[in-house]
Amino acid sequence: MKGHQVTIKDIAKILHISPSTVSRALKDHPDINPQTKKNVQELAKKLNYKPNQVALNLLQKESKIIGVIVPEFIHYFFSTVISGIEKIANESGYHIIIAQSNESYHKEVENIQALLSSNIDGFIITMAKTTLNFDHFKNVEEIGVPMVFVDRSCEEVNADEVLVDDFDGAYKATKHLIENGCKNIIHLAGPQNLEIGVKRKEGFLAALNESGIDVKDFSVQICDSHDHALRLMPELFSRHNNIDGIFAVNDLTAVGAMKAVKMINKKVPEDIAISGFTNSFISNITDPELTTIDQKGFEMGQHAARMLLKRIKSDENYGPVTTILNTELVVRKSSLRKK
Amino acid sequence: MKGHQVTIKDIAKILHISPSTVSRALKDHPDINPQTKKNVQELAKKLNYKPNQVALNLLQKESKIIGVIVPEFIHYFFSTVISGIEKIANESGYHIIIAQSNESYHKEVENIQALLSSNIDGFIITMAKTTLNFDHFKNVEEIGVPMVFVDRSCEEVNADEVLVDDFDGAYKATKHLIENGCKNIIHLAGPQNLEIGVKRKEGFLAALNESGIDVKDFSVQICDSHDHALRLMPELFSRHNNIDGIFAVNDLTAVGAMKAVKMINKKVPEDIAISGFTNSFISNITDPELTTIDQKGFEMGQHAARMLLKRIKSDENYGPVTTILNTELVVRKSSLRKK
DNA sequence: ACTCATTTCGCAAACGTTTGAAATAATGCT
DNA sequence: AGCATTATTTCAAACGTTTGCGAAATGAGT
Repeated sequence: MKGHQVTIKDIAKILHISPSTVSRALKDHPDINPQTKKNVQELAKKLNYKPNQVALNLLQKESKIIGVIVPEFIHYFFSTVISGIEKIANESGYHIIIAQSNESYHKEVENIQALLSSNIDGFIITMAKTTLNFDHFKNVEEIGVPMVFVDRSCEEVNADEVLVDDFDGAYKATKHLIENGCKNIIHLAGPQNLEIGVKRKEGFLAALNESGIDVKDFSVQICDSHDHALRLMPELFSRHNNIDGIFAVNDLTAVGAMKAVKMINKKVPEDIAISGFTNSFISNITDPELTTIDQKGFEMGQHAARMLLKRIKSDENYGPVTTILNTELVVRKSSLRKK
Repeated sequence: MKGHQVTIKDIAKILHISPSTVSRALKDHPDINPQTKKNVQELAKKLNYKPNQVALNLLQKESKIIGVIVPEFIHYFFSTVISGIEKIANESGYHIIIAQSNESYHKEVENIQALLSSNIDGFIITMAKTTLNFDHFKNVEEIGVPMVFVDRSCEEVNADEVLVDDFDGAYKATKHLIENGCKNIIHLAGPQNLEIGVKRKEGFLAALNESGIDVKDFSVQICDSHDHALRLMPELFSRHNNIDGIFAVNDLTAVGAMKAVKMINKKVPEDIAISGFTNSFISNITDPELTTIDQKGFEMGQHAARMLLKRIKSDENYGPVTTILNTELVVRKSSLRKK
């Protein structure tokens, strides 16, 4: 049922000239008679001619489309990353095609294959958690399509990366809790097979050590979801009633912990101060509002897009670049005690 | 710097046969000698041949890509819509290319133009709030590219639509508050130039009328953001201290109202019961958790994708279809009183 | 041996665009 | 008038794939 976008051939036929003349006239080629140029350009405007990107793509091997593969864009963090990518991409006339892996290795492979055959100009990828084999990325590398990894590093592949300084973020959050008088802080940590889980834990421990606070056997709890925190914390509080600070690996877990604190009738931040990590949307919603570490999703996206575009436009083959962005401590009420 | 995806020509050259034979061999055409078929298919697999979608697109005017234009995909609701679209699209071998309008008419027009020249197979669109001229949509209609509008209706254009029953949703939420003993409910309403603003207000009023509760001059307040609620409510409470229920046009506004209630030391839901609208992510986060109306974003996306695919595949030109999905009342603690 | 049918394959055009090279037309110069 | 320039336009190939049609080769039937 599709109609018909106006083509160069249409214009050529109407003006009784050849397609090549029309093509050149449209791009102001000096070889073309000014009068012909005028005719062509006017008619093109009148008919609302738009060059067919697909034909251009086939000819020039350039689609002006970049493929973005993320685990799940429902997560606020990934939405912000994608927003950042889209902004920069659009500024350079690129569009983005988005696919989710749902953290599944197989879906990730499928997506890569499908987008490759659509002549994508490049990829921006956050790997799925379950990805342990990297052949699909190596394949992309061989074909020569540029790639940038975001948030999760892939050391097996020679590609650009944009990461965030997890260690330092965790360090800053913990330090902040200490400065607000916390002496007995626990860390709700992410899974230790993921880099972010490890790095954030290490930042936490480093801050404790630096302040001479000794680490107890229960100082680090593996717990990285809202519900898990709701289950874990009451029991933890009953065993250790002098906990006065919580640093959670992400905002959602912090929210769960906050609810648990209220359940035992203690006050945030007076009795127990809390910090999350991400600075997601919900940190403004909680009561009290949540202190957290801004993970700079939007900036990460922007950076990734810039790196990719640079790579796409360059024909020199410089080595892979890794950018590490700084996090920022965002202080809100959940950690602020009058001193 | 791009390398080279394997093409039909490559295979043809290696086997010393013509591209057309390769093409036919790959699709099991009866004209081809079984032995040749076998050779071709084996080599194709070995070289990891994938048909070039761009060439197919140019030839068949089918890109297997659908364009999605939403105001801002950072919003949870739109993320869920997009997720629903992606799921159905992928199942049929389609991919989605996403653009945001940021609620700007001009960006919307730009996006439509750009995606049109990429030979998109169809559009799924949520209009920007600022869109008052519909020529860009009419242009799409003329060219014959199918379109489905989601959440916000566009009456000026003959296109399929997926909407949600805002009136009924608002009615159900209000009714629920009444059943929980609220006698003096106010509605924080959306802007009255938007259909959802009007419909939800009307649903609210209908429920009051049906229960014989009289509507006061302050029963409806135009207020549709978290911050606005935080500013408005304290003042409203000081003038009317017997308010015992709040129905907000969206979850975020409900959260603002909830905070305000706490500020005047009243309890949710005992003193004031609250319902939002959307069932966004945050409704599980608030304390107490927020009763709300599920707006079925994921289902809307799925429906929209199915309608679009049907339209794309059909060559019969049936009239525009409007699907109205039912909302669902999700009861949580913010409205539940022991009876 | 000749015709006819069958099997198997290649040619060429098409999708819309760009671009080097060739062709044509128009002008200037002697 | 003849030739060389210059200005303007067209041709043809290319990108990767599909597909109608024709061609070549084989085999069977007479």
